[in-house]
Parts: sequence; C-alpha cells; structure tokens
Amino acid sequence: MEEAERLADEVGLGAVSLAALAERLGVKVPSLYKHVDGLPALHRLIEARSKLELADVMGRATVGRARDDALDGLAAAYRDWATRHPGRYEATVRAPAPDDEASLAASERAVGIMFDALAGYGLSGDDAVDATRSFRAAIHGFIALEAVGGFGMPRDVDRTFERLVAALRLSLNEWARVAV
Amino acid sequence: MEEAERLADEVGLGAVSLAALAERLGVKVPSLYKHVDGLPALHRLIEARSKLELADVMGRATVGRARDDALDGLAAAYRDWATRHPGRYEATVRAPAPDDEASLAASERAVGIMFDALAGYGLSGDDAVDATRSFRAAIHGFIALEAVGGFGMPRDVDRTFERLVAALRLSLNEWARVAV
DNA sequence: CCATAAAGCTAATAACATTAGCCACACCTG
DNA sequence: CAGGTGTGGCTAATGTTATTAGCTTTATGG
Repeated sequence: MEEAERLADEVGLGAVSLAALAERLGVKVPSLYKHVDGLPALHRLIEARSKLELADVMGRATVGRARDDALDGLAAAYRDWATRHPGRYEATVRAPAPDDEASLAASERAVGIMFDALAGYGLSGDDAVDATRSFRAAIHGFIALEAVGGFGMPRDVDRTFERLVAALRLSLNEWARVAV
Repeated sequence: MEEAERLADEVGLGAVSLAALAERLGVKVPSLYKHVDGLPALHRLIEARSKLELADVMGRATVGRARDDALDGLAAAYRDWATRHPGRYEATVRAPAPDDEASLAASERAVGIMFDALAGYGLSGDDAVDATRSFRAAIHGFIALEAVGGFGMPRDVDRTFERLVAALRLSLNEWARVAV
C-alpha cells in the first residue's frame, strides 16, 4: 500500500496500474492478487487510507484553535498536505462506493473535523452545512486548479491562496448575518 | 466529435475509449484513425472544443451586465452548463498541452471572459488576478464536489450554491479594501 | 474514363487486468 | 522429526483496448 501511494503521488491516481506497481515492487503482476483484490480494490484502499490520513492532518491542524485561527490552520494544512501528496489527495475527493465501509467512515470523519472546526463560528443547522460545503469547495477548487497547472498568470499562487482564505474568513464571520 | 462529447457526458471523460466511440458510431475501431489521431488526440480535441463552448456560455451570461449582476449570471450559467455536460466540463479543467494551440487559445478566451466580468468590481493588477482565481476556484470546487456526489448531507445543494455565490459577492465587493 | 482522396475494413502487435493452477518455503503440531 | 497448512511467489492463458500496416470501395474532379 505504501508503495502504491507513493506511486500515486508521482504519476497520478489514474496512472496507478498493477503493472507499474508490480514493477516497483520487483514482482510479477499476478502476485499482487495475493495481496489485493484487483485494480479497483487497490484504488478503493488508497481512497480510504488517504481519507484517514487527511482527516488526521486536519485534526492536528485544528486542536486547540477556534474561529479564524482554526480556519487558517485548517486551510494551510489541507493545502500543504494535498500539494505534497497529489495522488492521495485525488483519492480523497472520490465519493466512496456505497458498500465501502472503510471509505464511508473515513469520509465522515474528515468532513466531521471540518464541520466542527467551522462550528466555532457559531453556526448551526443549514448555515453550518452551507459553510462547510462552501469552505471545502473553495479550498478544493483552488488545490485542484493549482495541481492541474490551471493558474497560468505570473502571480504568486501562495499570495492568491492567502487572499482566498481571507475572503473565506470574511464570509464566515458574516455568515449567519448575511441572509440569502 | 459530437458523439464523443455525448459519450463523455454520459460515462465521464476518462471512460471515453475508441472502442466505446466506434461501437456507438457503428464502425470498427481502426476506422476512427481516419478522423482522429489516436485517443490522446481525441481527448485534446474534446478539451479545446469544450473550452470554447464554455467560454461562449459565459460570454452570453454576462453581456450587458456588471458587478453582482454579472457575477450571479456567470455563476449560474457556469454551474448549469457544467452540470448538464459533466464530461465536457471535466475536459475544460485540464491544462492545455504546451503545444496545443487550439486549447491554449480556448483557455485564454475562457479566463479572459471571467476576468473581464470581475474587472467590473473595479479591480486591477494582482487584485484582479487573485479575485478571478478565487472565484474560479470556489465555483469549480463546488461543481467538482457536486459532480462526484461529495455533498452527502440532506440539505438542498442549490441553496448552498446560492449561499456560496452570496459569499463571493460579499468578498468581491470588499476585495480591494481588505488587505491581506 | 480514370486517378485520386476519403473512409471503411481485416489482420497483427503490444500493454494491461484477470484467472487458473503450480511450486517453494516457513512454521506449527502431533 | 514428519507431515499438513498457509503465504507468497510463479507461468500460462484469455479478454480488452490502442495502434499500425495494408487492402478495398466509392465518389469525384480533371
């Protein structure tokens, strides 16, 4: 699994093949079936494990912090981990298969941490859900576009990220007040 | 190309294979090589064409509008088109290959329209770049998560999108004022 | 009326995933 | 110590997909 995840980070999740993994492990392809139940199963395992890892990172970034402080830590840790592990990050974005218990639980844990971190802004009910979704969408969109090389213009990407986080800070502080 | 794009919307861009396309067109696989230079080339063509189509949609959604009005129209049209054409939308997110003139031009046109629409907020220089990137990131992230079924909780997704756009409106109106 | 370009085809090759079935070795266990 | 068992490797065979080479048919323009 560790080698598979390293591979994913190097070549992208979609390019993780049994052939490439076997090659790296110095083993023939069919041997892998003694450890993993085929390629889709390998992808699902990477998915579940990566979600747990990301949840962990987010958890560590937010303990003992609240509001803007938690928001900043969360955003920074999330982007940092995603940037250093692009293949694993791709995997975390996939919706779990309905029968994949491990991935379902890991997804829930990750979203839960984000939700709790933002709840510090005094949000509840639909407000809290909307805020969590919006925060996740903004950060994920940024990371996805960055990963794919979507920011062509000659402007420091880190700076832009700071601006985006500042905008989120502003919005979250006003969230409950601004009706829609 | 049209059939390929329909196929992409139905099964996802990654699942667009020459085998599947040939089957649909009632033709044998090698015959496709008389029209397209292999699978990667087909993907690049879909990419360029989809970017143009999206640019067109965005253009039509913003003519004669400015500021919040343009923002709302742009966000709604963008999400609407992306939702109705998930496969094509996937294609628009890919960074153009450095030698793919058509896709490069189409990308530029699409960002240009978005950039111009947001320039109405009186932004320039780095501010304008940051705002464009942040807007795109937020909207793209939302669409991507929505497409992948990433919003599990029982809360109306349309409502959340309205909230996200409201947050962007707020941020953009304050953009130049809020230092980072 | 024929030369040619367009668009189809079959056949062959190569990569990858998958399955079946075989083999070697370690490690208990009686 | 002998034998049974499980682990983890292997080869061989099959199916799918992409790709290339080379053939055929048909429409068209000089």
